[in-house]
Amino acid sequence: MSKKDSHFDFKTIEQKLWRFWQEGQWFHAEVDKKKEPFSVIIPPPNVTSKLHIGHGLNNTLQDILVRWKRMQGYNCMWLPGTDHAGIATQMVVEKALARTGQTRESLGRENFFNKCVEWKEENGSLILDQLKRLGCSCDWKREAYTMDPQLSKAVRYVFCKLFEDGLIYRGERLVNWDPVLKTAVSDDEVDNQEVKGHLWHFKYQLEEDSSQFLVVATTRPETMFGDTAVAVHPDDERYKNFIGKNVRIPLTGKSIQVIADDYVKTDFGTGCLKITPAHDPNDFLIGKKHKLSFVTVMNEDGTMNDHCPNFVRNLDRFVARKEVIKRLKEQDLFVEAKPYAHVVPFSNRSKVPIEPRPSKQWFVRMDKLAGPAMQYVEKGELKFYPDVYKKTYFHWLENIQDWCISRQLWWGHQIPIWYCQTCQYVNTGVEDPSSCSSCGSSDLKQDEDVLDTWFSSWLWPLSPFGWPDKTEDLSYFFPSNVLVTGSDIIFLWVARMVMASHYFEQKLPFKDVYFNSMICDKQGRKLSKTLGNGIDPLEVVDQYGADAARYTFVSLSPLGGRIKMDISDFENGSRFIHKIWNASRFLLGYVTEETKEIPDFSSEDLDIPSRSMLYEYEKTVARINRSFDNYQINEAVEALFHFVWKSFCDWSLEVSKTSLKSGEDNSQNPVLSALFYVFEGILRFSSPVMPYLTEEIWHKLPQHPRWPREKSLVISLYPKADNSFSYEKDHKIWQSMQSVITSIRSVRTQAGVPPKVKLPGVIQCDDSFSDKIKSCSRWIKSLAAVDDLSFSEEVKRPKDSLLSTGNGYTVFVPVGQYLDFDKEEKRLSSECQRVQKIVFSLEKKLSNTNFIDRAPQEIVENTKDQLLNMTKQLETLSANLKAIQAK
RNA sequence: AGGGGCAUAGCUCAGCUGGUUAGAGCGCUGCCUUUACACGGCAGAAGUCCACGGUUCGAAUCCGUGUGCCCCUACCA
Repeated sequence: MSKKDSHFDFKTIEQKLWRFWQEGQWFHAEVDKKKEPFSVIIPPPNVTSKLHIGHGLNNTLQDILVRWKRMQGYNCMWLPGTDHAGIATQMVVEKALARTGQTRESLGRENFFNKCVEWKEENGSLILDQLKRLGCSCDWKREAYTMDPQLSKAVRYVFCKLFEDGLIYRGERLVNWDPVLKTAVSDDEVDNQEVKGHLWHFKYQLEEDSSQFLVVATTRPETMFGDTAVAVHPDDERYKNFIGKNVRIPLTGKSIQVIADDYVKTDFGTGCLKITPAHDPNDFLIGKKHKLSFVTVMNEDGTMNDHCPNFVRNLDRFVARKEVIKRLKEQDLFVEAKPYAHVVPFSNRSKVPIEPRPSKQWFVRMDKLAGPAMQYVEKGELKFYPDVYKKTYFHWLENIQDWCISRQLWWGHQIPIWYCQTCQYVNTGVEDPSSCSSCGSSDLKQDEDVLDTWFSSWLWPLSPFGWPDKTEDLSYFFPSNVLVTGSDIIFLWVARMVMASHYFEQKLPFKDVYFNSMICDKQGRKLSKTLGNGIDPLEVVDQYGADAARYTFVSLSPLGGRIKMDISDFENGSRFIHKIWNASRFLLGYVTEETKEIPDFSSEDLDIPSRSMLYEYEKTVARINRSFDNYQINEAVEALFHFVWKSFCDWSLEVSKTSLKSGEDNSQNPVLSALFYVFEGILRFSSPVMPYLTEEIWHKLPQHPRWPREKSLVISLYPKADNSFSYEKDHKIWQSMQSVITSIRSVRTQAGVPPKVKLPGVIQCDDSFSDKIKSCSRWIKSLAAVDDLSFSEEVKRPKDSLLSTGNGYTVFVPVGQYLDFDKEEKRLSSECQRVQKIVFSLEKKLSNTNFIDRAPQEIVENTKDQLLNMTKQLETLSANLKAIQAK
């Protein structure tokens, strides 16, 4: 064994083991009715995306759950795949085209679409390949894609079905219109920027009496030609008399009504709001509500159109604004202009302000779909982890709006609607129709728009299994067991999947939903490109290894919430990997290369520390499984860490040094057998979190009769707690001994005794305690550097000694030359104070008759015991303090 | 504005159905290169559990109120 081997060489091992796993095909699952399935569908990343830290966390969590279940014997299938990501992909391809001076318009729709297909074929698997580097045990043979023929078929089927069922309709809605590109852009392509403008106040005169008027406040005076009402709050005393009357639009004199709506804030502006339904999203809603007419006053390029008076017609909207203000001033209709900063939507492509514009869009009626989706959660059939997200889910579903599913893009599933050019009939079909089903004309024109990407995503739990066909895969793997995703897409995705699965299959798409945390930087800011605070997970894997990355992700991942992290946090993972690796080197040093098998241990051969270890091991196994069951993954990992490092390495391995003989074959020693048994258990329960490290070590271990042997650790039995080691009594004894050891060490350290110097120890305690100590003396001597242990019944301080009190004992260490009376006096007096405080509070508690009467008997007894114990300690401490002060 | 959440050691957080001498990791201090590991070991220091009220024999834990942060949704003419 050399120092060189103390580093786990993850780079070569990761490559080697990944190949090994692929060759073994252990991540692939076929329908097997004899085995219980456990299926997970990946939240499909965009084809355009590169693996970011959020993906890293999300997929590590899924992989851990899948690997854990796989080792429990489930037939696990984790379905990987990607999303065609309408806008993102279209933008990437357009950008690439721009470099060669082309545009999508110059290519034409069909060629552009093919360019997108090409781009996906070349680049679309990047992110999935990156997941492999993290060690994700997806069923890679089943990779799916939302634009695959079968999945596209599902999309069409769903559209047609919902259309036939009357749940899809066409309606008017405002889109984000880019007047430069003359196209609608999606919400994602809009940047909201704050602009310093003005709030313009001007008069709308009453039709019946021009001496009376309302003053409206607006940031966009040029849209006034599209006004179809002025709104005030119904309770606003100032304007009550105006409600129902008509006012005139300035400069044109067109008459519009004054309406009442509680949307209007009385304390903002003047309390009078001009309503321009065709140019403002809120006005649009008010317009719909009050059945106002919609007047579009601009052309597609943002110039004023024929609905406007001559003096602004064909002027650009911002030039028109100046002209309007000028004329208002001239006609004495202008009141004032207050400086006002407000948020304006800008197109992130052309960088000009968006002009809302009414247009025909397709919608899904959501009210009927929402009810059942809520019921599943209400009844507890669908569980959210953490539970709080129920509130968010309900809040959205209770206030659900219809879903606009059409997008003005070229990349995506084109809407399967064909308008008959002859009779105007609206045709639909899973297959492209060749003729109008109403008049038989072949002059059909397909709707230009494509479907929202989420319209294929909401079918993701179904479509990769061949749905709507009734396939074997579908009936076996659907519904999946758990969805792991971010809480930001609870509406966009989670709720909609529930709706689709219920509507089409009357089933839930998954049983549990686990919302993973959001990763932020140390200041709590979202990681983003613009802030430059991103962490590249692949860089982390390169630097620290996949296991360290995985361990760190989940150790920091509470249920929900946020994780504040930076790259240095991965050092923790790296250190833990290193620790386990070295523990394996230690253990393997006690057997020879030829040791293929290690004999079993029997209960009566086990010493107290071994029994305590087995007991704690089993408790840990129980805790890990319980935590995984509840998706408390960081708790499972914490339990694992604590047992491995603090119990196993710091105590069990240290203790074993007194029983094992270095440089020899110890395979017949039951202590070693128990250690190997537990260590293999550690590898097994750590395998889902750190698959590479554990697999690598596992192959080196001699076989233990208590563990069945498989070809790979990834398909080996996961430990379960079955009360094989009910050594609670021994464990309690050993805990007391650990406490004695710590007390001695503490005393020695405070006296400054060098670790190599052995000193005797005198322990004052009762007989039963001294029996325990005698049975453990060899370990106490070794771990606390004690050369001789003796016992005394009385509280008498051996010469030149320091003491420490504990539960049921006092240890004296004669430190001789190292004794420093001043230091010791200080230490004892502060100890006295500490214990005194506890004694006081316990006495106070017990002198309260209410406490004695009302608190449970057990608590009272406990408190009494505590008091007794602490009083004893206090006596010892103060007696010794006095003695030292007398000197 | 509406909805949700958080406030515990210098930092990140545990503390689940009230009873612990309030914990962990990182960081910090001291000692130690003892052949698994210095990416280590041992021993330490460090907390008016945000504030104020209430319920209770007993509150970090339950209930009000206030303060301060954060997230989501919608954005105000």
